[in-house]
Amino acid sequence: MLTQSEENYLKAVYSLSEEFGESVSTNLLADKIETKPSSVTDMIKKLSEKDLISYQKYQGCTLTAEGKKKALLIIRKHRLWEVFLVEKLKFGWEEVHEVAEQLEHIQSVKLTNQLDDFLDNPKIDPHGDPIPDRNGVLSVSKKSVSLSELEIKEKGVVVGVEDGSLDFFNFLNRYEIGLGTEISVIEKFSFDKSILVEINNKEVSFSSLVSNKIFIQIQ
Amino acid sequence: MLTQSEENYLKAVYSLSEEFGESVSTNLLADKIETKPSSVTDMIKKLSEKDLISYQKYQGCTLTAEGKKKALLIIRKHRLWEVFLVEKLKFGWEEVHEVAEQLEHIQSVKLTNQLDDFLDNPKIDPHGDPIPDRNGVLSVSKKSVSLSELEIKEKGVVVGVEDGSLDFFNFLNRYEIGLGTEISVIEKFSFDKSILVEINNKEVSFSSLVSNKIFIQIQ
DNA sequence: TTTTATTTTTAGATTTGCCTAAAAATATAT
DNA sequence: ATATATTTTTAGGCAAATCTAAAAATAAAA
Repeated sequence: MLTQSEENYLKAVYSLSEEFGESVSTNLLADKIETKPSSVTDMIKKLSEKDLISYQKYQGCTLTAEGKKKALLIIRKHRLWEVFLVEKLKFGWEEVHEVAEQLEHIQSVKLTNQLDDFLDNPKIDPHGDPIPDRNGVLSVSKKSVSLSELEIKEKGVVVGVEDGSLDFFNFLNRYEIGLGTEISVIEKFSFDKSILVEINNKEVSFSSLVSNKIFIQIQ
Repeated sequence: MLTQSEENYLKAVYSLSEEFGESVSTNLLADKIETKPSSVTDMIKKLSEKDLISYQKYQGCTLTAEGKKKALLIIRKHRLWEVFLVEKLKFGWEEVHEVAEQLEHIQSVKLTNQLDDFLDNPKIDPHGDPIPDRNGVLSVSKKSVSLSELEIKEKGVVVGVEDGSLDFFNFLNRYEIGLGTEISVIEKFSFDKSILVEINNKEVSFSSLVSNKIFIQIQ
């Protein structure tokens, strides 16, 4: 069993090597974890003893397959809890991170998987980040963005929506929008933040209320 | 801010002094926490420094008002999470304790109170124990038991039900059972675990399925 | 009321995760 | 290529929470 601190290191190595490529330097990790480089060296040694990280002195570190899986299962918990907080407990998406940082360390496979089911197996979290499955596998690998963040002429496919209400569901149905629907941006109006898009060969204008809730993966 | 360990000590002192009266001995605590008496002495000193426990050498310890409130707020979280696990995530009531032991340490007042609302402000947990309010106050102070645990001729009032389904709600309505309804036990049949009771001057027989879900406080 | 047993505390060690300060390795600049 | 700067590691320490073993206080028994 891993300590919270060990789990945080695995998560940090994972996200830094996603962002900057394979090998993660000691200083970069120290920054991320908000600790001193010497502490990082200590922990890296410990995790490499446990075969979760591979490491050679002065050369930075990488996750092993085992370490990567562990990291992804923690990230899975983090993101599922974020969905729970936003969808069920009415938190704002910008205030969930801190609480999810705590909840991600709860140890119970059953809890995580039941929560997943309870939330209807969401594929992305409230920030548009994909949620790994129960084996720690990311099927959708790229981060998605809300429709409102797309620029003119960009296009992509719908990978999720934020709101779970019946009203919103009906709204989406009316325009025949579902997972996989292609959307391209024709125009953006700054005066009211509305956006003109093409969907299924039709031009439609959406308010920012709507465009903030539709998640897109750019192609 | 308290560490998890400190929180566990407060909780233990609270429940032991409920069970055995005011002053809690070092050995008793050591047993409860599953640690050595010497470790308990150390921690008691620390908590008494923080004015959460009052303590004189060799004389056992008690919670201060502040310590008691802290303990009750932890117990509140524990019991709310138990309700969540049983009602929403379909855990059995006998398997929730371990997970709730972890969840009770999550620090976020907003989380706790939103969870409380999300669960419709339950008054008892799946074991029949009362849930303290957001100020750490127990309005119902006694533990309740399921109807099936009452003996012949015992009587009490309904303080809660376990199942949240509409079906069960309708069933209760049919017999005019609600919070505060008086029930007295006339007969118990061991061959099918059914129970014959008097409610509103009528005799009714319930299966064990039902009697396990109705919580009673004996008078 | 002594003696014996039990409980509780103290003293000193250990582990985990962090720290500072100095040394060693690597990278950058003149 | 040598000097300088940066990064990383080592060495030694500290606080939290635990432990064992021994001492001190309290309780029970002869």
